[in-house]
Amino acid sequence: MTETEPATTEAGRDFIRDIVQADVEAGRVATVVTRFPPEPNGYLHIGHAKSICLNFGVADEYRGRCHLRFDDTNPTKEEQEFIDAIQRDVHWLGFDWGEHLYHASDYFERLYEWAEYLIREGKAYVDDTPPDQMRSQRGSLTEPGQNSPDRYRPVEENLDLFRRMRAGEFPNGASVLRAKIDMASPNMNLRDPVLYRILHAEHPRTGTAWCIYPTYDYAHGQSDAIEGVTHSLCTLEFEDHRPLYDWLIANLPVPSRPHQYEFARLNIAYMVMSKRILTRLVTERRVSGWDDPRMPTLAGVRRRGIPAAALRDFVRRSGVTKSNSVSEIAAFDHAIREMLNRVALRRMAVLRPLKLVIENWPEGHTETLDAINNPEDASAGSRSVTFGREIYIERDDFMENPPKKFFRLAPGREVRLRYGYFVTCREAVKNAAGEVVELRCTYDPATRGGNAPPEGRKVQATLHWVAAADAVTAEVRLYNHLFARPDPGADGDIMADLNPDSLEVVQGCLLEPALADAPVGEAVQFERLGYFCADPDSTPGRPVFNRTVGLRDTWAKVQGRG
RNA sequence: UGGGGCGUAGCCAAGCGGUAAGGCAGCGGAUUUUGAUUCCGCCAUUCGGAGGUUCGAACCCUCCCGCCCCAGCCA
Repeated sequence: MTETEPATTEAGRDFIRDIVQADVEAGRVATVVTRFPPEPNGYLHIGHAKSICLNFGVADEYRGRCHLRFDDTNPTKEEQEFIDAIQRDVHWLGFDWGEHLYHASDYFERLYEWAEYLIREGKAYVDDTPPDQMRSQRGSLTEPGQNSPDRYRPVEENLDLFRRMRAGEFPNGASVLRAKIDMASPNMNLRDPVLYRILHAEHPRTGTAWCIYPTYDYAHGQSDAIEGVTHSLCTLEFEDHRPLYDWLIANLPVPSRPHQYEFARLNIAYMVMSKRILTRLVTERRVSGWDDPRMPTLAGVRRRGIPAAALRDFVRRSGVTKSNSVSEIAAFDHAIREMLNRVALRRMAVLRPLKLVIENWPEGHTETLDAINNPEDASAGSRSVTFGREIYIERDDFMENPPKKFFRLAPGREVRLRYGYFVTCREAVKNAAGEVVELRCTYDPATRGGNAPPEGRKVQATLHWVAAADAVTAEVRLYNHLFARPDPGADGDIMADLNPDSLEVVQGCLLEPALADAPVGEAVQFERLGYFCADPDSTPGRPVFNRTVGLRDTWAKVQGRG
């Protein structure tokens, strides 16, 4: 499918854009520069899509640029696999950083020099207080902290110690470099925050060149300044860090003055978006991988057949504010259906086949009929489908004793086989167990193509179907979004509270031949069944399809009411 | 009970002193060879609450209430 509009035309207005606009109009910034700064410790998920759309979107709209920067300051959690996956996923979402791919680790040397600068300025010191003691010295939310004895260490000694930290003379945890700010600050982040810690770990990019690593707080703002970032957009939980961000920028000889602005994260009701839990799902093999179609990861969403444009549209409609909010899954599903309805080709498929034999159809005879590819898009054209004596319809589309509001096939009732003929059910054949295994029907030759006969006879339902003559057998996987129960169990184990029915595998589905080699990941509509896409697990002659999203189902609603 | 934020319909969200946009959901109805789509209509006398200022307040002031974040050598 093609995306009809570039990402840049999909923006709305929000307070971030108002700030940027004002800065541009007042001449405070010449070129708008933003950055998307993921830590490569997992795959990107729907929540990240908001930050990506915001950062790249704002940069595009103001003809500036957006950098992709890996915030790789903690080698104990980061992996090359994630670095590669993140780039793939940002591209898939429709954004491009051009030449501007950076890593916080690119700046380790400069950050180190600036740390020495702070020491020489008397604004940072090496502290070898044990972690638990440092914690108690930090005070509490209501009590001020205590100065560490090391706070008064002379500059030369700090410099010597810091250099020896870098040289690898000390084990993990032996000491840290702290900013000398204010242990009595009501803002915990200003109580002499840690700038560097000792981590004897191999870094995906710098290998073993370093054994001390900057913390997020120390690395982030300075990386922004190095890259000339003008608007550093992050989530609400960093609001408290802004004074520290500003303190470092003000006290270091950095080349530019970036500003941090915060917005609320994107949440979807009951959707599991915690990186910790997603990581567990993968490592404990509760899902097939980071790209399992149930996962809220961009890789999972993509494999599910959800178009990037639909995700972008959902994010745009959700808005950008500072208030914590939780969107409903229905809003996401709506954006997906709206997009797919416009572009997805229609195909016929039967998930749970029920044989239908047309008794007055000549034995061995078949006909080729014309079926429209997409009623929403005439340019999609049409295709040929085969019609014959033996047809398969959806088992759910027949009821021996239909309730009041059931419009589909029943004994003695006439329905339309879409693009085929009107058929009337004459008899339901049962097996020994009393199950309906075959329907004996008759057709009306005057209804070819599914058109009403000359006298204008109406039918209550139109069914999808597949001809026995050329049906392709397939496996169809019905995925649901993975979500957590609204009422978590008392044991507090989130894993036990995930919906267990998020995947149902249906074997023996029948598809029209045009679906035999459908492109992987591109959603098509199986008429009333919803949108589906071929999975990478497909093999020649044995397609595997994932359900992307179902259609709105008013019949299910009627049934729900009894 | 220290500090930082946020409260507009079931959900998301405009609004920035002149009398409550829009989307999702829901509910009616029309069209329909997908019970889909599309279309049309309905859906906040009121903006967390109470006072105050003003001719006029969701917007300004005061107090109160509720929710979120912060005590990692995570980000």
